[in-house]
Amino acid sequence: MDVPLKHKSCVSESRPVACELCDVRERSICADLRPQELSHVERIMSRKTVAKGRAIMAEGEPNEALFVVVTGSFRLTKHLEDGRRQVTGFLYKGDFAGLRTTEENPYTAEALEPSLICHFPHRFLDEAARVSPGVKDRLIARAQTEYHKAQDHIVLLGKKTAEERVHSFLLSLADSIGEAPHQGRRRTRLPMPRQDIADFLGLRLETLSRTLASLKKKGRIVDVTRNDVVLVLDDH
Amino acid sequence: MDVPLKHKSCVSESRPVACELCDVRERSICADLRPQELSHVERIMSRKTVAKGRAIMAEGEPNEALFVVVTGSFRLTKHLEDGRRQVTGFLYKGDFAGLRTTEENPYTAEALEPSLICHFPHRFLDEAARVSPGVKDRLIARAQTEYHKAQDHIVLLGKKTAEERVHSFLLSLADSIGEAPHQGRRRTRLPMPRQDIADFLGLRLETLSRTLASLKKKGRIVDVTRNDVVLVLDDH
DNA sequence: CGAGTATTTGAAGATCATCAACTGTCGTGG
DNA sequence: CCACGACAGTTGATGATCTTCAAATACTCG
Repeated sequence: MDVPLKHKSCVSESRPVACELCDVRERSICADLRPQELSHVERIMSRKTVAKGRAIMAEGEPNEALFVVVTGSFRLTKHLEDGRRQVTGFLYKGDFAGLRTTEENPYTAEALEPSLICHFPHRFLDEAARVSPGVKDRLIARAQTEYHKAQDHIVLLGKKTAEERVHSFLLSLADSIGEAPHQGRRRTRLPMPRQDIADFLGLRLETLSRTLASLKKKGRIVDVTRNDVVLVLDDH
Repeated sequence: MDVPLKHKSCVSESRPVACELCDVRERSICADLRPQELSHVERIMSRKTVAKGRAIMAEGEPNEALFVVVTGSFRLTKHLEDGRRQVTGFLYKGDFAGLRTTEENPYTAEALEPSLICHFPHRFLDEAARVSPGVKDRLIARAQTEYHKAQDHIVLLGKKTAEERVHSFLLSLADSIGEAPHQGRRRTRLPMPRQDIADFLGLRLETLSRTLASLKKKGRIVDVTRNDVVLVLDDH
């Protein structure tokens, strides 16, 4: 039902890339670069494939680069001392992580599926910013967007019921990676396992499962399988 | 329950200020400005007093300036369509809000007490950034800090129990505005009412009250009154 | 001092968590 | 090709935490 992949390891596959042709460029930090700037960026960045499960940033470790998701998806996690895990967010194509921090990454980023990223070492990024001042504004704007998404999630966790959380999550997932709406319905892939969704929504696995079943019974979900879901878009 | 938000002016009191003497400068965006840059900043910014309860930014409205808290404190709130309110954070001295956004503020910022802010119109800030490139880096760094704080709060809301939430909150409040630790204890002002704390921690007012009582009984709090609390610092 | 608001406390109930068993799915190897 | 094992997900029964509704008490300000 979906693409099986025989991926090799987390081998970096740096090869000439045409940013001009990149389909996440307008959604990313490269969006406002002019042609000659773009060619400069092409020289400093590299593309890498990331195997499912591999971490490109680990909580507590220093990070030396910013990366942009080209294809695939990632989960961001933080841990409490006793091991409890919270998924703080997901990254889909066009999203990024790894803006320069003090010393240590405050969270971990792991691939949910074989993915492709653009990799910008910070020291080169500084240089790029000198050439194209717009880059920093872009970074500020994107950092703000991430912050606002985090605030929305705070509202979800602080005020919404289990059913509202699950429904909100599915809708926003559909906005990120869903197919185009079709006859009041929308199919979306679920790149992450149930446990990750539960840990993101502050629910237990079992509660998530029951809530999905309940949403289906109520007709807000047409069907949900391990890897995808069809939502009913109520327009009111 | 609708609070009249029709207050536009917050009694601005623009007067000559000596940034040199500002006691939040090293914690704020002005930190890395050199003397001549500082004098430039002094010309573009203004200080304002803000009365208790007054909003300096309102959810859904455009914002035209960045502000830095000099004294006092603010609460940040977001609302769901049905009126449920989530407090997404608090601002204390040295914190800021109002980084340029797309069009509308995603949240509201209201003074918890009579406060003093520095006010930087965005158009002037752009100018300042041209003169002092470090300003943008500073903004990026601070935006990251806010994002990381938001992520910590997501962990709190997603994984912690009521007691852990309250205790974590009190400790971090103490770090922001508490007195110096003294004999394993630390007194902290509580500038916000119980309802704001509850709305921040994703708890009901009554649960917060009961949890505070429970923490006192367990000896982690020496005493708590309406306006302040004395914490026991356990150094396990 | 007294009205209005903030906070605390009590009792009952709902939501979500926990523990446990069961079902479905996928990949591997006989 | 089918069987098996491991893992992912679902479902059920019970219970704890937190919420809800209600009322009392404490505090603040005119």
